[in-house]
Amino acid sequence: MDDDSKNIQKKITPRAEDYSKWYSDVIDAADIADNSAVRGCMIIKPYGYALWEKIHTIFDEKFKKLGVSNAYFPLLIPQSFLAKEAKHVEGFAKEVAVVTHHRLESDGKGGLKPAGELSDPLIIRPTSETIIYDAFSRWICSYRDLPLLINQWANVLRWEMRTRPFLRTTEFLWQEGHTAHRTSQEAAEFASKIINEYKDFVEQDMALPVIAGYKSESERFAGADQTLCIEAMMQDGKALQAGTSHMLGQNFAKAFNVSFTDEKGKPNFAWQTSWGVSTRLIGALIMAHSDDKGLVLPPKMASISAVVVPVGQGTAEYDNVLKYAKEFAQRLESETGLAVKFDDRELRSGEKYFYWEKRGVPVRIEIGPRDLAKKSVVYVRRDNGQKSFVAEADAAIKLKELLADIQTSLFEKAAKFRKDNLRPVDSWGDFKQTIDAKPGFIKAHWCGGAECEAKIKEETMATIRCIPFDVEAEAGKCVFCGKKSNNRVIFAKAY
RNA sequence: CGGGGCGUAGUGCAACGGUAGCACGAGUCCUUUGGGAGGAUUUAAUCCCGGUUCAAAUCCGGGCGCCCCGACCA
Repeated sequence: MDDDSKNIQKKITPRAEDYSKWYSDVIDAADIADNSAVRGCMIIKPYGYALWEKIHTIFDEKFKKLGVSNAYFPLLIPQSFLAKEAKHVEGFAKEVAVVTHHRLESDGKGGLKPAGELSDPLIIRPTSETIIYDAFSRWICSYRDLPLLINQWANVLRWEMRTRPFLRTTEFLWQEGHTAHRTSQEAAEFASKIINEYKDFVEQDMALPVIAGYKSESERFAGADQTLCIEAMMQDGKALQAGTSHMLGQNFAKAFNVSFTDEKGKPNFAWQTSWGVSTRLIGALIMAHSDDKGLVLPPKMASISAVVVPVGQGTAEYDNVLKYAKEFAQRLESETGLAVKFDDRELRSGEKYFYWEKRGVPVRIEIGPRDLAKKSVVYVRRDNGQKSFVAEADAAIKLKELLADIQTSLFEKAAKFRKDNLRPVDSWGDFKQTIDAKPGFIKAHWCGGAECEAKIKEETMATIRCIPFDVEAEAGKCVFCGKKSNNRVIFAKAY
């Protein structure tokens, strides 16, 4: 009984059959997030927020290179704005929070009641197309004002029926980009540039392979002509949409009168795009790489690259070890330009190992009396636990090499997992059996019909995640109805 | 919004309608210290309102909250 309770509290073992429990265990263990008092909202703790800051920094740089400027628009949007684009309102109406009053007064029973009813209710942005394009309509007059490339970092709020930490919280942080262009082609090219940046980030920095492609019509953003997306496979085989870029056509331009005069003096509606990634990426990161011990951070995402743990407490030399380890950490930090943490807390060294493993720090550096004598230190990899002895003189080079290697191996491990769980299927019987029995994605032919798509979803819970950009032309028959199909698409159960 | 489950120290669990207990944590002291250490000692709890009863953590009604599973979704 003692052992059991010990295990329950200390172990954070993933259980494939109970993924969300495992997920929250990892989050708690790593001290990343917490529930808030508000339903479905989440408090992101400092260690978790550092991951968001990383994402923020990397994307700011990418966007800058594309000529995108940051700006900020109001949290509150007039309700009437939402109604202007028919499909958009249909998509978001059922999940917007509405502000109807502007003050509180006593209800005479010791409580408060809303007062000061607004004549025009405001909604809390679920996304900002409407209020941004209202501004665009005033900012854009001539073809010389185009392209207009804007991004905003913001919180948005969607009253979803069901929430999951990081993957779907009521309030979440994201960046939303909004652009206006002269031609359809230019807008389409921009939308695909963005999805490539997203893919690049998730694969290069988060070490997670994704499939980039088009959404089917039913999975498109409300109000878009085309949605491009990247889809990642989590460790339980489920799909997670990690980023989207929408080709909005002239739908919003017409609704909000985003128009310009062209070179010949003729009026035209602008062609627009919108695109975003959110704190969901942190969820993807946690779910993609974590193991029985907790988080595993790819080096490029880690706010602490390495942690120096002094060992040998209680020995005569420990004071020297502390002094040496501290200097070592400082020197390593300045030589590599990486964040190297020195952990001199009064805890047993074993406890510190577990502490930093839970938090996913890529490399642990152990320094004790024996190392002091040998002028070397011990590097321990978080991803596979491998230990290596490193001479003091090589410390900086070896750390950089090790981090690069961890980054690559994490990607390769995830890529192998995805490859092993991406299955071609050619008959409806196989499809149903495979989706039930085996985790992962299915590559199957699809006729392009919304009816087949809907019925497949109804019977199996699987949806079309995307029609990959790099799909090979291949004559085949729709896995559901048997009609002609020219290529395979990706099906999966999704978060 | 439908279906299911659960509310007891900070956390995880126990207690037939009859003295609320265990483990972990936290505090203090001693011994330890190259992978979550040991001993001593201290600390702290029945979600809210009502009912049944000599007696309620336990039974009943209502409320509130949380978790899981669906529908919806980044």
